[in-house]
Amino acid sequence: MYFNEALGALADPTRRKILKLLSKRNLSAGEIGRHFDITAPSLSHHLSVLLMAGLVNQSRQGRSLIYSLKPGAIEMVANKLLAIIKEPNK
Amino acid sequence: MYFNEALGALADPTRRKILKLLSKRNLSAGEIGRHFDITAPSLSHHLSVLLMAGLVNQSRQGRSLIYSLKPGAIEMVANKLLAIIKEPNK
DNA sequence: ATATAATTTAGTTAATCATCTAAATATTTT
DNA sequence: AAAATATTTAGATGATTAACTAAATTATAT
Repeated sequence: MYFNEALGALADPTRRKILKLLSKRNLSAGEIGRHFDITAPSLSHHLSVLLMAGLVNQSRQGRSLIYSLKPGAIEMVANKLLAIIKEPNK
Repeated sequence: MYFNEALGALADPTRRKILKLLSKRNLSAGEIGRHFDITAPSLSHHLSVLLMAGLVNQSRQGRSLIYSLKPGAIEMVANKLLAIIKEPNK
């Protein structure tokens, strides 16, 4: 999980909705796309941002790319956020 | 606290450092500025982003503007982040 | 090996963002 | 009320971002 990139990724409602969808079950890019009114390339971009931030994992299954939440990643973002103001220093 | 704006505000290292400074004590814009190598207008912009996001409060004291953490705001961001993946729906 | 399906990459465009300089506003001091 | 101090607002610029269309890639099915 890359903190800075993760926060940038999370600062977009579309990407947060993708994460919520993935919290219920793993989904292919195409399945995710059906929940949005954007083109496939735009969705692919968002998935790439989430991937680069270390918030999701990708795996291939036939011709589909399956996306899943990276376990503990969002929890870690939340914790590091709290650490900013709670820890003595760093 | 405006969730979307707050995440955008937090996605910047300078602004996170400002929040960390404010977690130790309330500071004027000028005092904050001494910790960074940016111009006063740039700092003012960052403070405005934090203010608009509902993460900090502003109050005047003489000719200084004192900034302080908005109590509970960052905790609320962290909680809403966790809620994305933990709550049944919404 | 060719066609189809799923998805990404390439390249463009419009919008947003961080930064700067210069000017304006608010407050205190002389 | 004029000067000095603290900070913001205005306006410009270069960089990043989200979206699109068109083309390329990867894998299955005929």
